[in-house]
Amino acid sequence: MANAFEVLAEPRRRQILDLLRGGELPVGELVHRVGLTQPAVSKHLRVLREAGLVEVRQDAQRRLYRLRPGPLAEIDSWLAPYRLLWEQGFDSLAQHLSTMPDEQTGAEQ
Amino acid sequence: MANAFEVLAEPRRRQILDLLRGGELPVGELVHRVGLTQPAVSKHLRVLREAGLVEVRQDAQRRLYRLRPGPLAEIDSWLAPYRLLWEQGFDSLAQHLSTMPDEQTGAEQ
DNA sequence: ACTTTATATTTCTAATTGGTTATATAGCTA
DNA sequence: TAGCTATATAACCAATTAGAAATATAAAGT
Repeated sequence: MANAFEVLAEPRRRQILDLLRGGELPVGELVHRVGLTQPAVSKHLRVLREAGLVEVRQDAQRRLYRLRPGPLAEIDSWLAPYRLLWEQGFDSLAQHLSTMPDEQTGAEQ
Repeated sequence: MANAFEVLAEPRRRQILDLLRGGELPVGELVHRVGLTQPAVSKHLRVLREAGLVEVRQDAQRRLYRLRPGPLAEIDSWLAPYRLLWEQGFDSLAQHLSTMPDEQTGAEQ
């Protein structure tokens, strides 16, 4: 339903993913670390789950959430052509230089 | 006001940036290509401008918009630690293998 | 069975947002 | 100056959303 871009627009969801980079965590622990109410965290987890960014595993009453970085590749690949630009120091001013004869390829800033 | 993540959550704004990768364009041209009304496009352009993702230049009555990829670096750097994960074929199942002795480093899928 | 623990879901609300229509602004042209 | 062109802004609306509080579910412990 939601793609990775929309999901990551929410800072708390990025925070949750960051926390899960360290390994799987139960909901309660996430609640404690992000400082939201439990329902709020569960809601974010559902969004993350539906986007395929996390996975759950049950352990008694607890649910252990685990990171699934796969869908982030979509963002990465959208970003790819832009990465070239800023890596070359390409930004605003530099852009119209590309249409010039070509003497020095030196980056401006 | 808005960071790059929030700005990119909107597909039309990503589309506008994609169009500007080909060089600067006047608003009218963007309106034509994205198929929204002019005010809608101007609104998106304002958001992009305020996020530092585009820049305007005036040419008579027209405003030429130009890409400024710089702020996308924020996203790229947030993404960096995750990129390692999926590039290694790391996803869900593979994650708990990291805590194992270490024999074969072969990717699963 | 009852209680506690852990989590999900429901309901509600306030705020935000993408879009439209209408209007303003400003440069150009006749 | 009047009118046209290009764009921005304002006013408004419907839909979405993050969060809180309340409730449901379910597994464990007693």
